[in-house]
Amino acid sequence: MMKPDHRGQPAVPCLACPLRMKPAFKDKSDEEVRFIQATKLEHRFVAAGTDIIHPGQEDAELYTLFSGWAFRYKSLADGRRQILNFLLPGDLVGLQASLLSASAHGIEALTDVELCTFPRKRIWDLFVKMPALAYEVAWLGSREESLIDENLTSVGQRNASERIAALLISLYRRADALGLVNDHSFQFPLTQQQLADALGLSLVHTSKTWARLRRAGLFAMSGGRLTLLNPRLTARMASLFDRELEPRPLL
Amino acid sequence: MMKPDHRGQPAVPCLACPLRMKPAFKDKSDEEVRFIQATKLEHRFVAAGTDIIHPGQEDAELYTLFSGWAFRYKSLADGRRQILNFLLPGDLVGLQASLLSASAHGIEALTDVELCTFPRKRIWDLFVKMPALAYEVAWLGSREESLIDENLTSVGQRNASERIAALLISLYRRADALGLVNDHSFQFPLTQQQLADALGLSLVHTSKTWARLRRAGLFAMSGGRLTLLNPRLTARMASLFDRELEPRPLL
DNA sequence: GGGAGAAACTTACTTGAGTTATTGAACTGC
DNA sequence: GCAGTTCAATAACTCAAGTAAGTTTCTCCC
Repeated sequence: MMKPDHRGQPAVPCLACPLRMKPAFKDKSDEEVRFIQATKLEHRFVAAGTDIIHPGQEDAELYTLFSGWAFRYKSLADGRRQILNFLLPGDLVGLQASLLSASAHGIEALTDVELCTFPRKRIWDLFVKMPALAYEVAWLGSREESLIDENLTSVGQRNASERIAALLISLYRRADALGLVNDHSFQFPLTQQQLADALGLSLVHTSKTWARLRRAGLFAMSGGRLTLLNPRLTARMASLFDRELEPRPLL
Repeated sequence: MMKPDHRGQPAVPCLACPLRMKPAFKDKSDEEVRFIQATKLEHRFVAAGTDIIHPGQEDAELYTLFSGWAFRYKSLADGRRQILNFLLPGDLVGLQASLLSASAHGIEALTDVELCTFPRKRIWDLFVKMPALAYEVAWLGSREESLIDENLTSVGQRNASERIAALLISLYRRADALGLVNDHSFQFPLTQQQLADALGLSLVHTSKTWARLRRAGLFAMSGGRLTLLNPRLTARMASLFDRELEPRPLL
């Protein structure tokens, strides 16, 4: 099912990182970027559907997602699964897993994925030598927590339509900040089962509600791309206030 | 409605902090504790039912909860509210709020509460001068995220009884680690409305399910104390695996 | 000790969401 | 070119959870 397409390609030098140019990310001093570049290992490729970090794994590395999508998830003994949040390019992957002794969750590649590896052994080094970067790691951790807070609020308080609206607008905004949105449309690689697992709804109810909102003209899908036809309305449906996404650090 | 009972009392010196003795917390070098003590301001008292940090607040300080319980919450425009997690003594209060530019959530005192204040202006100082403490701040942030992951999994995947069981066992274990459990019983200050907001259920359904589990002998309440009559069974009901709580840093 | 408010608890009823099962379309591999 | 998968869509039925509208029980304050 999987074909990592550039396996073995040499790592992109961080100073010339195409992600870093995007407006989603804060500027960094050359010294900091050089430190990052010196610390990182070669890129790692993971095929769609494969775990990047296994539940319970004890030696998880810290990554930055270079390309593709991933998600963090937690499973119950009987197979029920909750998708906790989605990871897009530039997001840290495995911060919690690399700080705590064992990962309480799994992280799976949603699409084929390319990762920059920041070895967990050197995280401590970063705290000692580069306090500004360490601060940004903590900042990124807090930002991730705030995304999960929003998801928890969705699943706990919003009904099926509102949950879908909230998820769509949140992914739309994040993709937009990365320059992945063209004419209100962006690559949308989720299956309905993954949607259901993220929304805390059954597959059937997700499918029904999804189809209803699509027919109502909220969005359209074709060729794996989703077009949000009315972002303002979508945000209103989710009773989600516009908060501007401020630029974030890229490690 | 509220009477902060020791207002004005001089701060307990951190080196003699009664919390620090508990097995829940890791040992720290004297140097680190002295740094903490030098940085902290006097204690702040907040009465039950009052916000410690307001939603949207931009200058939130960082605290350690010295005594009492609190919770983080997020509200929707129409008044629906999700309680994100509960805070017990020794937990950091307001890490996310003090790192990000504005707090995306509120934090409310559940009981009368006493807080040690770590001024947000000096967080940066801590990253520069005390990398070990900075690392522990990041660690505590990840630990909080992992608690929220668990709550999100509960609300998204478990039914009403399982959610109550999961909440009970989690609070029970945390209280136990702090030495607050006596003979399977501990102070339990939540109203049913707060329970409902945390579980993502309606007040009525919470009340019905709560009463059913109580009648079934899972727990008993009297005088504001809750007795977990069968912790093992409770954990099994929630299909929650026993993970030992490892000692955590206290700041 | 009695009145006012909260909080806890019930009852009766409705509905949103879950379950089970079928079908069809799109893609895979042999 | 057919068999095997995976994913999306829909129908029929059940049930967990929500809503509305109480009553009871505390607590605390005058």
